[in-house]
Amino acid sequence: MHIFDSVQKTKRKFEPLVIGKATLYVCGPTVYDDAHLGHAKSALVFDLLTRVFRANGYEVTYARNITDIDDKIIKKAIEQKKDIKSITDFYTEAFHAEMEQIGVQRPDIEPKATESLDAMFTLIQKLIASGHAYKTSDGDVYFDTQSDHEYLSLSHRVQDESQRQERVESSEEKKNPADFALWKNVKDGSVTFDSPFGAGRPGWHLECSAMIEKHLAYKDKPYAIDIHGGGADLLFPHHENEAAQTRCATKHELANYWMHNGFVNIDGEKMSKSLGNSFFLKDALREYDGEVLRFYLLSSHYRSNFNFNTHDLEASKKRLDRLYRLKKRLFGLGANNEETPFKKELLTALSDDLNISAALALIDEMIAHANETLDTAGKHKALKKELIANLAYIEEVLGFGVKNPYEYFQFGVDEATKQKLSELIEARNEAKKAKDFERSDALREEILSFGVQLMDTPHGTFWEKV
RNA sequence: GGUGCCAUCGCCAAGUGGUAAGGCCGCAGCCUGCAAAGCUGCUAUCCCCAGUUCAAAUCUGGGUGGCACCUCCA
Repeated sequence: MHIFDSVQKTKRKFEPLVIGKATLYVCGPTVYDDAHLGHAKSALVFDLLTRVFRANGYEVTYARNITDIDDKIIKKAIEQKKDIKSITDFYTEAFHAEMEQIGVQRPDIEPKATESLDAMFTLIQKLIASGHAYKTSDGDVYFDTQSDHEYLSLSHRVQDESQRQERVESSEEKKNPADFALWKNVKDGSVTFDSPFGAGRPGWHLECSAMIEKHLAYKDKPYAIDIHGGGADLLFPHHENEAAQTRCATKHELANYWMHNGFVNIDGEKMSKSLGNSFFLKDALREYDGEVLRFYLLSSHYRSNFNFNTHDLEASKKRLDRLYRLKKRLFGLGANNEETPFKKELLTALSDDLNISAALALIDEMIAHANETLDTAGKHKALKKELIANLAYIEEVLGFGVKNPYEYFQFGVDEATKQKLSELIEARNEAKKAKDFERSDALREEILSFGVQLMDTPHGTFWEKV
């Protein structure tokens, strides 16, 4: 396995802290709103990563947090006159359901901020005790960035006070503008958590460091975990601050490797909460099969920026269709997991920093070769066994082709329409049998008006949603 | 202003020193009653300029053009 480390800015061979194991932590969603395509992309990328690690024989422990303490959640709760938990439960459930639709497997551990306060307190206390954090007269606790000589080593930034913008709510008592809150005292009585530092709320960066220590960290290694991942925007300040907290509170660095996925833009426009043009996953799922979205969002390299648009999505769907048509040809032929040259090549491609383009090219070539042989060869029992093994492997490692191929091609068609289609097809077949081609072509036109394409095969007439 | 990334066929997109993968679209053919699907064939010298090298899309320098982060954000 080779992965690109976004801190060292180079592709590195993966050397696990413990032989045969890989620990991965990814920053998950703040559950105050529906998941957008960026959340989907990030979840997809790290889902693929864990699958590839497992295919390489690693025992993976994958943790992705749920941020359920946050000012935006509280704001929404107040606006909607609901309690915090009903908001966070609702969006957590929605997130899980949507992730499942795009084939993202659940992480092994999914810690919540509300269930990790003890670990956060421990971390803050360690930081205060070691002189890396200080309290203000308001009761806030800040991390003292100047006390960490390695601060900014992650993002390679240079501190430039004259250009640095102040955050609106920063305290007058901060020693340094870059210092960030570990604990914020809350006096308005809205939503607070009791702590040894008074009632208030934890700073955002804190939870990841705390959760990693609590759930994942090796105690006796130079790094807490193997890999830390997240969206490209998190490198600074979020990950920089996490790294600083862990470095100063414990005797190890946070992660050996850092991976950041690129952004999703919509039709060339940056998607952002402040611009209000978020593209929600749930909206895309109404129009497209979840697996098509999975395929499309994964179809270019994870570090590139991704320009989401329906034109490319349609092209991507056609590519996935080819895989499903091969599945149709082999439908119902049982299982087989023998080793094949294709499987080896596919894993090699993906093990090189998730080279999805090379992997997809291999799949396309495999499909073309399979179709060609199935078209021409008389006996192909051994070939079919091999192809079934290949397809099963694509399902396992990439999560493509997991559905019933007939159902896949019927996405979005209701039962009444299906019934109507089957009647029309029967009528057309009778016309064909009577060599009344004028009528059969007219019926095909009528069928086409349902957005459905017919395919006559030796095994009967099938239809696909266009 | 600071830091960093990118620029490959009409579109999407691999390839980071050895002579341009793959998909979509298009054209031609095979197959088909006709189609669809499938298969076969055809389609780029890699933004510009200079340099290094036997050899560069790949390295260096300089341009030009995009973009990201520095502020909640995946």
